[in-house]
Amino acid sequence: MSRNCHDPQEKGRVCISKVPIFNHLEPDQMEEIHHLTHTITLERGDTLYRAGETSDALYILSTGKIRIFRVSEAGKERLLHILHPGDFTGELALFNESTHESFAEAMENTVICTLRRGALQELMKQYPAIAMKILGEFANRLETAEEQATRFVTERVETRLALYLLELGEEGSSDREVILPMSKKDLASYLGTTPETISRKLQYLEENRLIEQRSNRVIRLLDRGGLAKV
Amino acid sequence: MSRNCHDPQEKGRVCISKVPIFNHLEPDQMEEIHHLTHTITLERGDTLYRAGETSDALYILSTGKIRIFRVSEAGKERLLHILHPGDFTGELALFNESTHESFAEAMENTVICTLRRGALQELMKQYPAIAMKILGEFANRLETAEEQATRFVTERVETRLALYLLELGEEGSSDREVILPMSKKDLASYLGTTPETISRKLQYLEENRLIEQRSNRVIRLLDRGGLAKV
DNA sequence: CGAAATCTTGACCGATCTCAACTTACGTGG
DNA sequence: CCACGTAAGTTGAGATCGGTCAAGATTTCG
Repeated sequence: MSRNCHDPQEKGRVCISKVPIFNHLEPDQMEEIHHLTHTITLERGDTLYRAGETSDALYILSTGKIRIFRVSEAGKERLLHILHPGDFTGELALFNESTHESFAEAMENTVICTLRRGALQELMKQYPAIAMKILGEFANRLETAEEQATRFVTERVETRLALYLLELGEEGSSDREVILPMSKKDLASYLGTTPETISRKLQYLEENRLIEQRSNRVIRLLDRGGLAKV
Repeated sequence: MSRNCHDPQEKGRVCISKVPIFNHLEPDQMEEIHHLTHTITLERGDTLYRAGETSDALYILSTGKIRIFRVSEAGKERLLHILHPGDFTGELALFNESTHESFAEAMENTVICTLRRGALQELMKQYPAIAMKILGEFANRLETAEEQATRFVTERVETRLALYLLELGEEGSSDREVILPMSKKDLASYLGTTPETISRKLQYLEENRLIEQRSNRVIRLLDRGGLAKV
């Protein structure tokens, strides 16, 4: 556990205030919500939930990173997304009355706030804006999932990789250097390919002067226009 | 327009009562909602919305079928899903404040009820159960989208096709005969492949005594166990 | 610092896409 | 209601992207 904070409750309070779905509320309302949550801490490699389990809680990430992935009928993994502080998960099992279809695993030491179904429903009744925020978040995820699915079957790995790098580059990092937020193995899984192919395609992009691999996790985008056309 | 009903308003009323997100309401509440809607009719081939357009309405399908599809960066189409009476769409542009990313096109003559953003928000405030229903629906779609994306990159076309047929077969159709709800061209697009490959894979499944193609749109499942193992 | 995981590079193979020609199905209008 | 034309579906041959297996290099983390 972090040296900066011995009290998970404290982390929890920080957590709520950072979550987009709650950040429009007044401080005293946040405090009220905070009292409804429980705090969980996980260590690197721990599992938060696994496919097939039932659940009735929304998990809000306060510190750390969580890998959300699926396992196909054939036993292959696919990384769906990585949660960062302020993100939430568990919503599927929460709203559609069924079991988890994916796995959630801590990538590092992690603090999580949980909010039980009943409590969340009460909150949504009391503050309709919360429901709207969650709907907005769902809409974004749905949008992303459908776009990804479409890219998987319409674009080549090269293109998917280039688009991914461009999207990474959009968020800040003024110097057109992007930092991969995950291992290349995970990146391969996320982009629906293999580490070998990622390695080769990055090399290909580099040979074509579109990028420069500065280190394992750092890539400089040399030609955004060119990347967009790959 | 159908001979059975000259009045689109009438269609609209029918529509509301069939929509899962409203069907827990009392008749007089439905009447109230009905007054908030406008009715649109489309002919086969007409476009309801296209990618890039903004929108502030939820569209609820009363009669007909609507094809929802995306177009990739490279210009290839992918069919996301087909709306049937009672289904709704338009939610992405509605909840995330951005533009449509997909296209909606009537596959036959179609009647649609629209509900404007403001009206929907009022309804959700007044009847929190509506928000919960929409959340449940979103959760299901997200679930489906993520599963599809995963299958695209982890399963072969053969397997995706077999799983699709099995899922079709689950819903009723006692006689283990399934009726394809779309053309094979659309099916190919939906499953992320080409018509040629669909044709060949169906043939392959037939040669292996797993299915029997009775007509263009009708397939008999001969061996569900076998299909599941493809 | 060392073991284990990640990453890279090479060679090979196979699933599926593409292009092309032909056949079949269907909806549109006479 | 039928005929016609366009769209959908089928079949074949060829090309290729990217997955698999294997071995070696490098990084990461305890």
